[in-house]
Amino acid sequence: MSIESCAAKAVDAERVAAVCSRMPAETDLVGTADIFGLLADPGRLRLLLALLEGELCVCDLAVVSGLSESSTSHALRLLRAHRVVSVRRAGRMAYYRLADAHVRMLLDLAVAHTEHTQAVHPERDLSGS
Amino acid sequence: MSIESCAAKAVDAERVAAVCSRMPAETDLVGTADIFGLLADPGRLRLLLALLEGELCVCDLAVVSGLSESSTSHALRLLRAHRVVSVRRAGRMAYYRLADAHVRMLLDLAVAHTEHTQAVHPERDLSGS
DNA sequence: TCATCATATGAAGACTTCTTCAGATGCCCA
DNA sequence: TGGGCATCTGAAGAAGTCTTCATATGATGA
Repeated sequence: MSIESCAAKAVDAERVAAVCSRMPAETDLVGTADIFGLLADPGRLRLLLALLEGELCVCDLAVVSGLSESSTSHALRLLRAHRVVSVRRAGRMAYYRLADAHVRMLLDLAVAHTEHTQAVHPERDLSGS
Repeated sequence: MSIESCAAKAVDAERVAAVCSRMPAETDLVGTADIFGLLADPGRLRLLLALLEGELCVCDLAVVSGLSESSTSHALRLLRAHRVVSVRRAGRMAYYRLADAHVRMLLDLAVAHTEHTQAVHPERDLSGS
């Protein structure tokens, strides 16, 4: 959407125009949303967190993440397709590692925050304690 | 999953135990994945990016994000439920703003990276390398 | 008061996503 | 060469998500 048409029927036309002008291009936006989507599944998130410290083979990743080996493989395939992880094959084993510095940063940030967000947001829990 | 059972049938038992011991609790993990999930939709992402610079009313958010007003309202409802945004009501208008410093950081990081990741990630496809 | 406006909500349908099952591939070693 | 193992893959069903339409709420001003 162009800046002009953005501003057309806005309540605060000036701010709307400013915000529109800073809005990333559609392609970038969708790409970024995709990356967040990859991190939005607890299983995949566990896989990626496990890889923060170095490479692991598929069966170890399955154990660590609590996923079946098939699920693990599917998840890794998806992550590989998005170049978030890369593989090193050694015989019949496949060793995966994080391949995206961007994602690593997001993971680090997320971990740092889960560590002391607990005290700040104690209420997110559903089951009344 | 306990550290012991993690290590039980692992290929690299030591690393697996180490990784398991650092894995965040289920609750935190799911919470984090949820937050990433909120950022995983291009529409919601646009809404949140728009709010980076300050509050906006629903109709302006709809214009900026390219969503219908109904979609916008649904999305804001979801974000509100997760305490990612907060509302200020003035007459029949509702002004939303970012309410979560954690999410703001993730958004900043994402924006910073979309700005110059384009050249690094030309395209992605499904063929594993 | 009544019509209108900004926003909110519920329900329904189209579309994804995740997991599992069954089976395929390719490596290793006896 | 053949059996066993680690990994990969496709198909299918269940579950979830997003958008839209229709309608509701509550504020505003004629």
